[in-house]
Amino acid sequence: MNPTIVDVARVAGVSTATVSRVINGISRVEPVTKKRVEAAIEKLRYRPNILARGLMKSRTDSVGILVTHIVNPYHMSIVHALERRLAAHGVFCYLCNSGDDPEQEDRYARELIRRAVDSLIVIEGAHSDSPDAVMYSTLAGDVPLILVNEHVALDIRAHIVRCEQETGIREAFAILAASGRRRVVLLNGTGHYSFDLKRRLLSEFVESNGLDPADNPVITISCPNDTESVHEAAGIAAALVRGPNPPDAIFAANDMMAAGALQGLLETGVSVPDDVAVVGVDDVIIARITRPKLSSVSLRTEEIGRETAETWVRIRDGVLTAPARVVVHSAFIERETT
Amino acid sequence: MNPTIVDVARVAGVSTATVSRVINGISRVEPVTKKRVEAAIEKLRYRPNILARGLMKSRTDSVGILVTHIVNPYHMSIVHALERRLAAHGVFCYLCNSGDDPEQEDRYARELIRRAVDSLIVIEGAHSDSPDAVMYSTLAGDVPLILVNEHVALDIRAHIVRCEQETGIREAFAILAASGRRRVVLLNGTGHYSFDLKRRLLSEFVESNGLDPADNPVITISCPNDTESVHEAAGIAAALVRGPNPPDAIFAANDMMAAGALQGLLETGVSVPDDVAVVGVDDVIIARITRPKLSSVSLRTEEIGRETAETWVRIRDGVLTAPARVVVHSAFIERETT
DNA sequence: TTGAAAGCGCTAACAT
DNA sequence: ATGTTAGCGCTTTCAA
Repeated sequence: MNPTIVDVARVAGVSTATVSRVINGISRVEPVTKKRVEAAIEKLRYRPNILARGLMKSRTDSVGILVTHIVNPYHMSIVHALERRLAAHGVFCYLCNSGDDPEQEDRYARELIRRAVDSLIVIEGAHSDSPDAVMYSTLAGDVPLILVNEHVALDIRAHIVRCEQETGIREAFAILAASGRRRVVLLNGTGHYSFDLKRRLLSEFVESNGLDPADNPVITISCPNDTESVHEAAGIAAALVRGPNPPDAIFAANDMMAAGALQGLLETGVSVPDDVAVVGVDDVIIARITRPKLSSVSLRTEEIGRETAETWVRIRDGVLTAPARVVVHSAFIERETT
Repeated sequence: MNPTIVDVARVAGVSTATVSRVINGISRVEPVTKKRVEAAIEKLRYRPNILARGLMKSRTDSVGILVTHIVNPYHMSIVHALERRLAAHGVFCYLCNSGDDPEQEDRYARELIRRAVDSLIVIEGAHSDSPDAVMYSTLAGDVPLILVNEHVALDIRAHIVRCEQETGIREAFAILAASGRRRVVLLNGTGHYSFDLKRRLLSEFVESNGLDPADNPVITISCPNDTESVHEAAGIAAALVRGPNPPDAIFAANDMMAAGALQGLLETGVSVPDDVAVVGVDDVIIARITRPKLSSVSLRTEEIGRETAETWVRIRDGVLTAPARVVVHSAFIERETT
């Protein structure tokens, strides 16, 4: 059995209250007794029981981070950047993976709160597209809640840190337009705000450049975040380029599909970017591993992580009068496929 | 304030003990009262306080998973496979990231234990190479400890699940030998067991094929797990192939370096695998994104995850009489670079 | 400055 | 079948 505060008190010849005071550095305690207590702690290798402490203080110096996809390099980059900073504040980070299942996310969120995390950070949650986001609303009632890269109604009580994608995507389209591309295929996913956005920005590109919508179709891939999408994108790209109306650019909604498309194109012998340009989104490590290297829209994981950590600090310090609304700007990173 | 068990008892007109019985499904309770209690729970939206419960039972139905590199796709694949299975058992998985810092790992491990995780799983921990692994020994005294992919002395009390790399690497070398490669450069890292192993197996390959050690050098890269290693490997590969004694194969200690080497080779115009073969280790998504696709040694994340989960079940069920020693076998996955 | 004692919310004997 | 009660290990008044 682990030693308890009672053991320490006995060994030090003081009361448990005094031991508690020493541990928490609260209120004065005679240097001599303090030494004795510290010696006893050392001797018994005593560690306070967090559960008991949490029960009393209902504070545990920990945050829960809820993520939808633990193998998604984009998400994990954000977590990485965030966690490093939080750890520097002595915070304990619990990471949980919902696997993009809203129900699981719900369960994990409540569970984390029940385990008395002091705040909850949700990264691109599975609920992010529900218009009312009622779940997040109720959550925000129980605990400070930071939503990262969500697109919920702004009247929600939660704090929001997000990277807008418009800027970077528009930059990408501008580059495509400047290099004379007039037949851009969008390899897209479905069911999330960001996919709708890409579709919209493609339309905008088509209209403002006076292009034919029929030359600029959207192709939807079933599981755009699965590794299988690499294959699927490759097949689609190859088919397109051999088809009757070959594109001169492929805009993929993420780097994985872009990498797949690139593979498919090169295998059919077309030249990238001379014949066909390729653009991805996310700017993860994948973009630097293909050949030629992928031009991609950076969604600024480092900044997102930093801003989220800073928001957490502001919440902790109580200097926030209203829910935070932080927006980080995306940017197009041009490499070798445009 | 959240409702407590007392509130529920009051509303249902029963004692707290009865409420507790209903919640835990332990011992009989009259269906009628049970209904009343459930109604009260529903009405108050009551959730038991995990801290208080954990304090009593010193069990929390949770496991801590400690990982060294949250952005490492290989590690995260293991976690993914593991967590899915654990979650199916109703276990709550806390994931923590040590960032490959032994001190941080130590702190996190103790912290998790103090938060009463029921068991601790360490994936390729930062202490994995210390010969005595004294930290793991003391940890194992406090909590069931499963070490994944560690290479510590086998008399330790912890349970061990690991993937041996010899099989797959030897297969890879055999393929290289069969295709007549006689000048293999090893792109290696340093400071971990697995790097030593690769060096040793290269020597074995050189000797058993009667090759010249000078033609089969080892080049050590400083941060083999960093994304920067892609660039570094590319530069080295390009330099090698332009040098006085160009290799006919590059064996990289992981896929990231292999991808980099591949880039470097192709940029200098050599043909892969005709002029130079490339082999990676880990078989992560990267291996399927390069062109040509990377031949790589699979370290069986799926099996590792499954075996680890099963070991956990055995520990929980108390059917383990001695520390578990599970070994999963690696395999060479031949793709297009050999 | 220190100690005694009352909880925090829950479970588990022990009674009834 | 249900209630009473004594803790789990800690913090925090309130006294001394």
